[in-house]
Amino acid sequence: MYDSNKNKVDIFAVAKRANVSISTVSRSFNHPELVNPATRKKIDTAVRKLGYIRNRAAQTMHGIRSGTIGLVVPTIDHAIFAEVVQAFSDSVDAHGFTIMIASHGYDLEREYAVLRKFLEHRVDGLALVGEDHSQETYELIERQNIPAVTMWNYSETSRLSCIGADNKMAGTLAAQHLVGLGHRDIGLLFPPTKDNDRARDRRSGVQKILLNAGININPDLDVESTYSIADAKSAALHLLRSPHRPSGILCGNDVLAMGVLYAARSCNLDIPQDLSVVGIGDFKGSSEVEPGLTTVRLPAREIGRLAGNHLSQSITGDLTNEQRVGCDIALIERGTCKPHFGVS
Amino acid sequence: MYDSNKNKVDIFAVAKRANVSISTVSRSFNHPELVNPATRKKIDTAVRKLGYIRNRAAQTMHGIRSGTIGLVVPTIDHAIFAEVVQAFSDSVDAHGFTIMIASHGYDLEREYAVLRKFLEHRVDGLALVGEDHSQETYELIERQNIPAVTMWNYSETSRLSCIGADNKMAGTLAAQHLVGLGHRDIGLLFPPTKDNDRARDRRSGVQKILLNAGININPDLDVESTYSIADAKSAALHLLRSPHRPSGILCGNDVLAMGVLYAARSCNLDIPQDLSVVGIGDFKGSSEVEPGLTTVRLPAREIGRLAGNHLSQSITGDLTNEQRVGCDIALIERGTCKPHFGVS
DNA sequence: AATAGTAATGCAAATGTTTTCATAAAACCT
DNA sequence: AGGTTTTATGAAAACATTTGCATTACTATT
Repeated sequence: MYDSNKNKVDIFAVAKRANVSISTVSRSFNHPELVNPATRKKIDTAVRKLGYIRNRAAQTMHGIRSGTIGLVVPTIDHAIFAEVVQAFSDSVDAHGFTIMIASHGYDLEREYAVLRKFLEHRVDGLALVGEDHSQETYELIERQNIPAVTMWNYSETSRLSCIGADNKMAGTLAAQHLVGLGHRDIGLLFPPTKDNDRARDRRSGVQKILLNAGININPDLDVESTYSIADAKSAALHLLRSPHRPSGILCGNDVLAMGVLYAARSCNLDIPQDLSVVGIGDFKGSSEVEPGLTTVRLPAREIGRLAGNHLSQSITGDLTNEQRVGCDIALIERGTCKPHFGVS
Repeated sequence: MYDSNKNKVDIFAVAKRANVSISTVSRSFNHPELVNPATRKKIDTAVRKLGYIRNRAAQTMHGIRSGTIGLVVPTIDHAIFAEVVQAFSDSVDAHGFTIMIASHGYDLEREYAVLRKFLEHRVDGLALVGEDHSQETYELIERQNIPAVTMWNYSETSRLSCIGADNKMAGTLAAQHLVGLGHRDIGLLFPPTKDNDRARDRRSGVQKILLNAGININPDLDVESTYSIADAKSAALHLLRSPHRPSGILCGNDVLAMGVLYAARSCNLDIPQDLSVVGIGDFKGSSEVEPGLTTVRLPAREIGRLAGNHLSQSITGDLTNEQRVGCDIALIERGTCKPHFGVS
């Protein structure tokens, strides 16, 4: 039915059908003002009839931008990143870019490999998460002359442009809140901090505050869990069944905190009566859970959006110098904490 | 420091530095067995020194595959899709493909536009969600000769290869369970069904069962909500405060069900004592929430993985004919339902 | 009516690869 | 030692575009 004719439909086919040269066809796409409206119409008709679709690979070979952006995240299916990815995607979409995405599962070797693949495709820009990357990765990126941003973490000394929040401060705020309420028996539920600067920074913020307050962390109450709610729940169960149950738990992020909430529920502990919980992140659902989760809000959508804009504009040349953008964070008090004046 | 020399580093640069012709360089990448090991070594060294990265755009122009796959989903940041996307990504990654991703926000016009963009990039394959697509979209896809799969929904009459679950059956199972437990005052919480065949099918499965059981749905108890937990909670609140509160609620998916759980909690209703709830999906967290959510399990990861494999193999030619794969679904009884023998 | 200027179009080179074909050098055979 | 096969390499065409330059055909200006 379609005039695909089983033959390749390239710019020649269009030119032939419209009775013009390929130059004219090309021009009518790229500089329509230079071609006669009547001719343009003929070309349009031919394009439609043939179902012609321009070949970006051929364009890219002329130094024309590929129109793609490479995005690498640790994982896609964690609440943590899905939101950033969505916002980032919406933002670069609006600038006409197409995203290439990949996840590395917290393996920095894979991250390097993925970045190389992106570069083979001649992406116009690169976005990664956090500051923990291999030396090779940094060198690879710096050697290309395309813009790159990191998302999620803000640091004054970042090696690349960064758009994110101060994760150490997030940890600080969370800990300050709990300590300020009088808690001294505090449990910690954090993810592995290897190759994860965000988690490491949060933890260090927490530790600073606890140290200052003269609280030392009981190793039994310092447990680790991956960013999975199932894992977090079982780790929390361990914590709650400990002979010396803490009065409050600080969590590396909201998913972990949800695990604690569910674990408490299954132990018939009332929150916040029997246990206070603080998360970090303020993910979707954190305000809806009952009681609402007290957490430190990190503006995921804003970070994704700003990063997307920054990168797009760096590519199109509307923005030349790199940047470090720190997004505001704040403790959101909801219902999972209460003052504690028990024995110390 | 690097010998980038400010000049473009292409295959010529490598050839020059290694004192061979570009043919040899190209060959040493594509058919290493045809070039002298010593020469290969020289080339390798040159490549490393120059930081050369092959240009896939140029390769693509020779009819060589671009090595990319286009993936369009309604949204990325819903639990519903994040899991499928992750599994799909892992699966095609293993075959060496790179993913181009975009979301259309349930706007089928945007979907079409996105697909066109993908085709300009000469993706080797296409993956979409569900069967609701514009006529234009179907025609566009069929006109190209690249494989395409749809994920999430299974249907015997799908126009493209599909890998998914029978969503109508999912609705049926959910409704059967609740009806089987004796519930007759049943509330429905579903997303808008326009341009969303999955939701429509589930709903139709539910309706069939209710009709058969002689239960007609009170319009007041039939509410709509987007796939957002906040929305779902407030819609559920409306339902629970209705003068004639239902004894059970059937939800279009687990996110919605979570909203109901939280809403019930905030109304001090005990689940399952005062209210039974059934979800669809069995997302992450559904088994951890307290009480565990009774739901119909749809194997998201399996669907993503199978779809990725199917598409990769269709591209590489290891699989020629299209397929329709239906994944098993099953009702998972957990803690949110109890028998109901109240007045009818 | 001749000239200058402008609008519209085509020709051909260029882009970074891969691959076919040709050639040179080396190894093998008698 | 001459011919034959094998191994290794290079030259050039091909891929689908864009664009600088050249050409043609108008339109406006004197």
